[in-house]
Amino acid sequence: MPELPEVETIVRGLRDGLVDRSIQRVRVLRPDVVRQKPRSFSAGLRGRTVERVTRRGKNIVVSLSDDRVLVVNLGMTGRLLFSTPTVRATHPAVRFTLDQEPSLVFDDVRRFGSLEVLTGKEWARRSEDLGPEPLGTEYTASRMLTDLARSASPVRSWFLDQRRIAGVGNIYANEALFLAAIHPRRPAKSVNAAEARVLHRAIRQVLRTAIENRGTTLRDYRDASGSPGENAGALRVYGRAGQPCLSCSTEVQRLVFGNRSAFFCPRCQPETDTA
DNA sequence: AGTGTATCCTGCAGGC
DNA sequence: TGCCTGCAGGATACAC
Repeated sequence: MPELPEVETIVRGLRDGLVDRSIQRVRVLRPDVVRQKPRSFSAGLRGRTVERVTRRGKNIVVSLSDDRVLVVNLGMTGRLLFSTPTVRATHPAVRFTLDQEPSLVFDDVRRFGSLEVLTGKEWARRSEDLGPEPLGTEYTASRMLTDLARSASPVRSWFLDQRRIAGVGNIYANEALFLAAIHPRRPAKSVNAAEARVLHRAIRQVLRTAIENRGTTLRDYRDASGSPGENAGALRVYGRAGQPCLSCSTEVQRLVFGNRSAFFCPRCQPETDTA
Protein backbone atom coordinates (compact mmCIF):
# COMPACT_ATOMS: atom_id res chain seq x y z
CA MET A 1 0.00 0.00 0.00
CA PRO A 2 2.13 2.78 1.18
CA GLU A 3 5.11 3.87 -0.81
CA LEU A 4 7.49 6.72 -0.15
CA PRO A 5 4.95 9.56 -0.61
CA GLU A 6 2.37 7.95 1.64
CA VAL A 7 4.94 7.21 4.34
CA GLU A 8 6.31 10.75 4.08
CA THR A 9 2.80 12.14 4.49
CA ILE A 10 2.19 9.99 7.56
CA VAL A 11 5.51 10.98 9.11
CA ARG A 12 4.77 14.68 8.65
CA GLY A 13 1.38 14.16 10.23
CA LEU A 14 2.81 12.29 13.20
CA ARG A 15 5.55 14.75 14.14
CA ASP A 16 3.56 17.42 15.90
CA GLY A 17 1.57 15.04 18.02
CA LEU A 18 4.35 12.61 18.78
CA VAL A 19 7.59 14.51 19.42
CA ASP A 20 8.20 15.03 23.17
CA ARG A 21 5.44 12.58 24.08
CA SER A 22 6.40 9.65 26.26
CA ILE A 23 5.08 6.15 25.74
CA GLN A 24 3.26 4.98 28.83
CA ARG A 25 1.75 1.71 27.78
CA VAL A 26 1.98 -0.65 24.82
CA ARG A 27 -0.63 -3.28 24.09
CA VAL A 28 0.15 -5.87 21.44
CA LEU A 29 -3.19 -7.18 20.22
CA ARG A 30 -1.79 -9.03 17.19
CA PRO A 31 1.60 -10.52 18.03
CA ASP A 32 2.31 -11.51 14.44
CA VAL A 33 2.98 -7.89 13.40
CA VAL A 34 5.65 -7.47 16.07
CA ARG A 35 9.03 -8.85 15.06
CA GLN A 36 10.10 -9.71 18.57
CA LYS A 37 8.49 -11.04 21.72
CA PRO A 38 5.65 -8.73 22.69
CA ARG A 39 7.09 -8.38 26.20
CA SER A 40 10.49 -7.18 25.05
CA PHE A 41 8.87 -5.01 22.39
CA SER A 42 6.75 -3.28 24.99
CA ALA A 43 9.57 -3.08 27.50
CA GLY A 44 11.80 -1.43 24.90
CA LEU A 45 9.25 1.35 24.40
CA ARG A 46 7.65 1.92 27.77
CA GLY A 47 8.78 5.05 29.54
CA ARG A 48 10.74 6.38 26.56
CA THR A 49 10.20 9.78 24.99
CA VAL A 50 9.87 10.46 21.27
CA GLU A 51 12.70 12.65 20.00
CA ARG A 52 12.25 12.53 16.22
CA VAL A 53 9.95 11.02 13.61
CA THR A 54 11.60 10.44 10.24
CA ARG A 55 11.32 8.27 7.14
CA ARG A 56 13.77 5.92 5.45
CA GLY A 57 12.42 4.33 2.29
CA LYS A 58 8.99 3.02 3.23
CA ASN A 59 9.84 2.83 6.93
CA ILE A 60 8.56 5.13 9.64
CA VAL A 61 11.43 5.71 12.07
CA VAL A 62 10.53 6.88 15.57
CA SER A 63 13.68 7.80 17.48
CA LEU A 64 13.32 7.58 21.25
CA SER A 65 15.27 8.41 24.35
CA ASP A 66 17.75 5.80 25.65
CA ASP A 67 18.94 5.10 22.10
CA ARG A 68 15.83 3.20 21.07
CA VAL A 69 14.32 3.27 17.61
CA LEU A 70 10.83 2.08 16.72
CA VAL A 71 10.77 1.06 13.07
CA VAL A 72 7.36 0.64 11.47
CA ASN A 73 6.81 -0.85 8.03
CA LEU A 74 3.19 -0.59 6.93
CA GLY A 75 3.16 -3.49 4.50
CA MET A 76 0.13 -3.36 2.24
CA THR A 77 -2.63 -2.16 4.53
CA GLY A 78 -0.94 -0.86 7.65
CA ARG A 79 -1.87 2.51 9.16
CA LEU A 80 -0.37 4.50 11.99
CA LEU A 81 -3.17 6.65 13.34
CA PHE A 82 -3.89 9.06 16.11
CA SER A 83 -6.89 7.50 17.74
CA THR A 84 -9.66 10.07 18.06
CA PRO A 85 -13.42 9.65 18.45
CA THR A 86 -13.90 10.22 14.72
CA VAL A 87 -11.04 7.98 13.62
CA ARG A 88 -11.69 4.41 14.59
CA ALA A 89 -9.27 1.59 13.94
CA THR A 90 -10.97 -1.30 12.17
CA HIS A 91 -8.22 -3.86 12.77
CA PRO A 92 -6.11 -2.59 15.66
CA ALA A 93 -2.89 -4.57 16.08
CA VAL A 94 -0.88 -2.45 18.53
CA ARG A 95 -2.01 0.38 20.79
CA PHE A 96 0.34 2.97 22.28
CA THR A 97 -0.84 5.01 25.21
CA LEU A 98 1.04 8.31 25.46
CA ASP A 99 1.32 10.81 28.30
CA GLN A 100 -1.27 12.93 26.50
CA GLU A 101 -4.26 12.20 24.34
CA PRO A 102 -4.70 11.12 21.63
CA SER A 103 -3.20 7.66 21.76
CA LEU A 104 -1.54 6.06 18.77
CA VAL A 105 -2.72 2.88 17.08
CA PHE A 106 -1.18 0.60 14.49
CA ASP A 107 -4.07 -0.75 12.43
CA ASP A 108 -3.62 -3.41 9.76
CA VAL A 109 -6.22 -5.54 7.98
CA ARG A 110 -3.84 -8.00 6.38
CA ARG A 111 -1.09 -7.82 9.00
CA PHE A 112 1.74 -7.70 6.47
CA GLY A 113 3.04 -4.70 8.38
CA SER A 114 5.77 -4.99 10.99
CA LEU A 115 7.00 -3.15 14.05
CA GLU A 116 10.34 -3.52 15.77
CA VAL A 117 12.36 -1.82 18.47
CA LEU A 118 16.07 -1.52 17.75
CA THR A 119 19.09 0.30 19.15
CA GLY A 120 20.43 3.20 17.13
CA LYS A 121 23.31 1.04 15.97
CA GLU A 122 21.10 -1.84 14.93
CA TRP A 123 18.93 0.52 12.94
CA ALA A 124 21.95 2.15 11.30
CA ARG A 125 23.13 -1.24 10.15
CA ARG A 126 19.69 -2.09 8.82
CA SER A 127 19.45 1.20 7.03
CA GLU A 128 22.67 0.47 5.17
CA ASP A 129 20.92 -2.40 3.43
CA LEU A 130 18.50 0.05 1.85
CA GLY A 131 19.34 1.81 -1.38
CA PRO A 132 19.63 5.56 -1.79
CA GLU A 133 16.73 7.93 -1.18
CA PRO A 134 15.47 8.90 -4.63
CA LEU A 135 14.65 12.44 -3.51
CA GLY A 136 18.02 12.99 -1.83
CA THR A 137 20.27 15.68 -3.30
CA GLU A 138 23.04 13.13 -3.73
CA TYR A 139 20.88 10.85 -5.87
CA THR A 140 21.92 11.78 -9.39
CA ALA A 141 21.05 10.42 -12.82
CA SER A 142 24.56 9.06 -13.16
CA ARG A 143 24.23 7.21 -9.85
CA MET A 144 20.99 5.72 -11.11
CA LEU A 145 22.59 4.72 -14.41
CA THR A 146 25.45 2.99 -12.61
CA ASP A 147 23.03 1.08 -10.40
CA LEU A 148 20.78 0.10 -13.29
CA ALA A 149 23.77 -1.20 -15.19
CA ARG A 150 24.42 -3.73 -12.42
CA SER A 151 21.15 -5.56 -12.90
CA ALA A 152 19.69 -7.76 -15.59
CA SER A 153 16.27 -7.88 -13.96
CA PRO A 154 13.27 -6.11 -15.47
CA VAL A 155 13.49 -2.41 -14.73
CA ARG A 156 10.10 -2.47 -12.96
CA SER A 157 11.42 -5.21 -10.63
CA TRP A 158 14.61 -3.21 -10.17
CA PHE A 159 12.53 -0.32 -8.83
CA LEU A 160 10.76 -2.55 -6.32
CA ASP A 161 14.01 -3.88 -4.84
CA GLN A 162 14.58 -1.73 -1.76
CA ARG A 163 18.31 -2.49 -1.78
CA ARG A 164 18.68 -0.68 -5.09
CA ILE A 165 16.49 2.34 -4.44
CA ALA A 166 14.51 3.00 -1.27
CA GLY A 167 10.83 3.78 -1.12
CA VAL A 168 9.57 3.10 -4.63
CA GLY A 169 6.69 0.64 -4.97
CA ASN A 170 4.52 -0.66 -7.76
CA ILE A 171 2.44 2.46 -8.38
CA TYR A 172 5.26 4.95 -8.73
CA ALA A 173 7.56 2.52 -10.55
CA ASN A 174 4.92 2.10 -13.24
CA GLU A 175 4.20 5.81 -13.38
CA ALA A 176 7.85 6.77 -13.75
CA LEU A 177 8.41 4.20 -16.49
CA PHE A 178 5.45 5.57 -18.40
CA LEU A 179 6.76 9.12 -18.16
CA ALA A 180 10.17 7.94 -19.31
CA ALA A 181 8.68 5.85 -22.16
CA ILE A 182 10.46 2.71 -20.96
CA HIS A 183 8.82 -0.72 -21.12
CA PRO A 184 8.55 -2.19 -17.59
CA ARG A 185 10.09 -5.53 -18.58
CA ARG A 186 13.20 -4.17 -20.20
CA PRO A 187 16.39 -5.29 -18.46
CA ALA A 188 17.58 -2.58 -16.10
CA LYS A 189 21.01 -2.66 -17.70
CA SER A 190 19.52 -1.94 -21.11
CA VAL A 191 18.54 1.57 -20.00
CA ASN A 192 21.02 3.91 -21.64
CA ALA A 193 22.39 7.17 -20.28
CA ALA A 194 19.88 9.41 -22.01
CA GLU A 195 17.00 7.23 -20.82
CA ALA A 196 18.40 7.15 -17.30
CA ARG A 197 18.39 10.94 -17.18
CA VAL A 198 14.71 10.97 -18.17
CA LEU A 199 13.87 8.15 -15.77
CA HIS A 200 15.67 9.88 -12.93
CA ARG A 201 13.73 13.05 -13.53
CA ALA A 202 10.50 11.05 -13.89
CA ILE A 203 10.73 9.13 -10.61
CA ARG A 204 11.57 12.26 -8.66
CA GLN A 205 8.77 14.18 -10.32
CA VAL A 206 6.24 11.43 -9.68
CA LEU A 207 7.22 11.09 -6.02
CA ARG A 208 7.24 14.84 -5.39
CA THR A 209 3.84 15.33 -6.97
CA ALA A 210 2.42 12.48 -4.91
CA ILE A 211 3.79 14.03 -1.72
CA GLU A 212 2.21 17.36 -2.65
CA ASN A 213 -1.05 15.45 -3.09
CA ARG A 214 -0.60 13.73 0.27
CA GLY A 215 -0.34 10.25 -1.22
CA THR A 216 -2.41 7.93 -3.38
CA THR A 217 -5.49 6.39 -1.82
CA LEU A 218 -6.87 3.50 -3.83
CA ARG A 219 -8.51 1.77 -0.92
CA ASP A 220 -6.74 1.50 2.40
CA TYR A 221 -4.21 4.26 2.68
CA ARG A 222 -4.90 6.97 5.28
CA ASP A 223 -2.58 9.55 6.81
CA ALA A 224 -1.98 9.87 10.55
CA SER A 225 -5.25 11.77 10.94
CA GLY A 226 -7.25 9.21 9.00
CA SER A 227 -7.57 11.30 5.84
CA PRO A 228 -7.14 9.82 2.35
CA GLY A 229 -4.61 11.19 -0.14
CA GLU A 230 -5.55 13.01 -3.32
CA ASN A 231 -3.01 11.65 -5.77
CA ALA A 232 -5.14 8.92 -7.37
CA GLY A 233 -6.35 11.32 -10.06
CA ALA A 234 -2.77 12.09 -11.06
CA LEU A 235 -1.98 8.48 -12.00
CA ARG A 236 -1.42 8.02 -15.73
CA VAL A 237 -1.14 4.24 -16.18
CA TYR A 238 -1.35 2.43 -12.86
CA GLY A 239 -4.60 0.48 -12.68
CA ARG A 240 -5.76 1.70 -16.10
CA ALA A 241 -5.57 -1.56 -18.09
CA GLY A 242 -8.00 -1.48 -21.03
CA GLN A 243 -8.38 2.29 -20.89
CA PRO A 244 -6.87 4.64 -23.47
CA CYS A 245 -3.35 5.93 -22.97
CA LEU A 246 -3.54 9.59 -21.98
CA SER A 247 -0.88 10.43 -24.57
CA CYS A 248 -1.83 8.35 -27.61
CA SER A 249 -5.17 6.63 -26.83
CA THR A 250 -3.75 3.15 -27.35
CA GLU A 251 -5.16 0.68 -24.81
CA VAL A 252 -3.11 0.48 -21.65
CA GLN A 253 -1.89 -3.08 -21.09
CA ARG A 254 -1.46 -5.10 -17.93
CA LEU A 255 1.36 -7.61 -17.68
CA VAL A 256 2.17 -9.83 -14.70
CA PHE A 257 5.74 -10.68 -13.77
CA GLY A 258 7.52 -10.91 -10.48
CA ASN A 259 4.10 -11.61 -9.01
CA ARG A 260 3.03 -8.00 -9.58
CA SER A 261 1.02 -6.25 -12.24
CA ALA A 262 2.80 -3.89 -14.57
CA PHE A 263 0.80 -1.28 -16.47
CA PHE A 264 2.10 0.37 -19.61
CA CYS A 265 1.23 1.77 -23.02
CA PRO A 266 2.55 -0.57 -25.71
CA ARG A 267 2.92 2.29 -28.15
CA CYS A 268 4.55 4.86 -25.88
CA GLN A 269 6.68 2.22 -24.15
CA PRO A 270 7.83 -0.26 -26.82
CA GLU A 271 9.56 -3.37 -25.51
CA THR A 272 12.46 -3.34 -27.91
CA ASP A 273 15.21 -1.05 -26.71
CA THR A 274 15.61 1.98 -28.79
CA ALA A 275 19.18 1.99 -27.53
C1' DA B 1 25.09 -13.67 -6.87
C1' DG B 2 21.14 -12.66 -8.84
C1' DT B 3 16.54 -13.65 -10.19
C1' DG B 4 11.84 -15.41 -10.17
C1' DT B 5 8.13 -17.77 -7.56
C1' DA B 6 5.34 -18.85 -3.64
C1' DT B 7 3.53 -17.32 0.69
C1' DC B 8 1.93 -14.63 4.62
C1' DC B 9 -3.51 -12.40 5.43
C1' DT B 10 -8.10 -10.27 4.73
C1' DG B 11 -11.53 -7.99 2.01
C1' DC B 12 -13.65 -6.65 -2.07
C1' DA B 13 -15.32 -6.73 -6.90
C1' DG B 14 -17.04 -9.23 -10.61
C1' DG B 15 -18.95 -13.40 -12.90
C1' DC B 16 -22.33 -16.89 -12.72
C1' DT C 1 -28.35 -14.15 -2.12
C1' DG C 2 -24.22 -16.89 -2.37
C1' DC C 3 -20.27 -19.08 -4.07
C1' DC C 4 -16.15 -18.81 -6.67
C1' DT C 5 -12.01 -16.62 -8.58
C1' DG C 6 -8.82 -13.08 -8.96
C1' DC C 7 -6.75 -9.16 -7.24
C1' DA C 8 -4.45 -5.73 -3.93
C1' DG C 9 0.11 -0.03 -2.56
C1' DG C 10 5.00 -5.23 0.52
C1' DA C 11 8.62 -8.12 2.12
C1' DT C 12 10.87 -12.44 2.38
C1' DA C 13 12.08 -17.47 2.29
C1' DC C 14 13.28 -20.45 -0.82
C1' DA C 15 14.72 -22.96 -5.44
C1' DC C 16 17.27 -22.56 -9.42
